[in-house]
Amino acid sequence: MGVAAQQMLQAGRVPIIMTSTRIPDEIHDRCAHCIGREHSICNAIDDCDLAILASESSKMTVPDGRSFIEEGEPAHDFFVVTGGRVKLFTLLPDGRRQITGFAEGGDFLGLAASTSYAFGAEALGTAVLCRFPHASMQRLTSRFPNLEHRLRQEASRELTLMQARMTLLGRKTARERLATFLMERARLLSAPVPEPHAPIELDLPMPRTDIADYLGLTIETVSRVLSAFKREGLISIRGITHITIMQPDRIAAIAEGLE
Amino acid sequence: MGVAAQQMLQAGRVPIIMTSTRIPDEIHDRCAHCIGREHSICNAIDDCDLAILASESSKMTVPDGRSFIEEGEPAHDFFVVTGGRVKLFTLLPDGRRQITGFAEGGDFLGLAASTSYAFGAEALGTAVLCRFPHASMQRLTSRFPNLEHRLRQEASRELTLMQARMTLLGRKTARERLATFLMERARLLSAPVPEPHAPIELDLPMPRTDIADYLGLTIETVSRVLSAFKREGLISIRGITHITIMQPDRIAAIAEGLE
DNA sequence: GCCTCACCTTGACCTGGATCAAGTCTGGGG
DNA sequence: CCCCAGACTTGATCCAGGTCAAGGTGAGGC
Repeated sequence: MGVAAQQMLQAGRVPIIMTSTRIPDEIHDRCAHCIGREHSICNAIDDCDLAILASESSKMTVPDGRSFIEEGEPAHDFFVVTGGRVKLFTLLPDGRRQITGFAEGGDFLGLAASTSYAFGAEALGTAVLCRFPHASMQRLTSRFPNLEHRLRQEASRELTLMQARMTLLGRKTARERLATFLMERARLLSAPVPEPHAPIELDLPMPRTDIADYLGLTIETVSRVLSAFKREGLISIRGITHITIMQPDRIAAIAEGLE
Repeated sequence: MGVAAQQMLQAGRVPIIMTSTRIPDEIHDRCAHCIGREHSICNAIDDCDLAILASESSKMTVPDGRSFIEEGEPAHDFFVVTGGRVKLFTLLPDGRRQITGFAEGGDFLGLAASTSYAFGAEALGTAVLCRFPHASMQRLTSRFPNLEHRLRQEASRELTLMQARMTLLGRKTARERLATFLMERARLLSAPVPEPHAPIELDLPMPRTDIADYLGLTIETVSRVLSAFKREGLISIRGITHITIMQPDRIAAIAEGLE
């Protein structure tokens, strides 16, 4: 292990592995087979221009728990999550935390920033990111005007989600929050109506603390409400992360405050 | 009064006055002297092209309490608030309401929508709006590519604000919420540091109910906390709407959870 | 296999803010 | 000038969810 890496470990910091690809073919492939190509802003660019896209970006691997965006720091980069998961949050001076979102494969990060980031971000498990410096993004948008439109779309999508989350945080009960959370997770797996009443298997990759900070609750309340749902036969819990929604229609009703 | 207008009143609906300007000079003037020209997305367009901007938009006057965007309805228009004030909100089926923001002169509305609006909007006092149908906006952005960038900026600004609001709703106490709200209002009047300790006079144009629904509290709690602030000499209240922040530094500290 | 530590669950109790119920103030109309 | 309605304030009480304090559990290391 190199001296620099040792020093970082001693300082309690794990190094971020930065891969800089140089060979054009490899560059093209990196973007061609990336999940961002399917779902994220990268689909605003034609196949033939992928090399340009790749040359303006770099791949990063972030180890579990490592933070890679500090709230309030000058915002230099955008990111696309290409593997693993990430949590986004804001902090109050005394340490209270609000998780403002979880991001995974294909999600775009960095729009909520003017000159400095309005949020912090940290890997939830090992995460792989694609980084776009602001200057690169500017070159890309001026070359591919369509990309700017795509960025706006992404921002609109995010705004729509936040609108719903504000209602959750401001007006829903603990039961309603957990039910909403479970349905949100369920919607991530299967896009359209799967089967109206079929059980939905979920894997919650985040610890209870994170769920609590996401829903504006305490870890105890999250635990209690999940136990109550289980007792009522609405969900079943096997292992900490593995939850099955047994009665999706009823959970959905609770989420909307109808029960 | 015309028959149509009478029918609308009988149905409990007040007609929205729609002004369609036809004379080119007048059109140019409408945009040239508009507050949106200074602060909103309209400043992405050069003086010489203002007639185009005006021809793609129309002025609307909305009377107090009248709603002009229904949550969940198909999204056909963007709006710029050019006069008065507006409140944005989402509803739960049982009537619980979360006000997601107040908008005033220069603010842009409609980004939080994909095919349908993610929020409702209603005039707070008489409001004047400039309406841009989506098709018009599309023509404008393809003619003035800079405008698309401006829209993204606007979305980013909005996202940054929402980030802070989620922390407020998820993690702050009632005192902290009210203090944050007061500082937010103060920041609207004077951009930079006015005087560190000078009192700040505010005029709150919205009823307590709206403040409560904005902060995720009840009207009684809003009232009690404001009374407590007054008792502690942090603010003074004259009339319902007129509040003076006597100790801005302490209110600011409370807002951040430091007191 | 079993130890251990980190994470989760459960229980007992407390409290901030909601709810319920009177007052009180204000401004517009007669 | 007084009356009235709507909006705000204040007080009494309640309760959802927070806090504090033990237990349980299961995945990785020895």
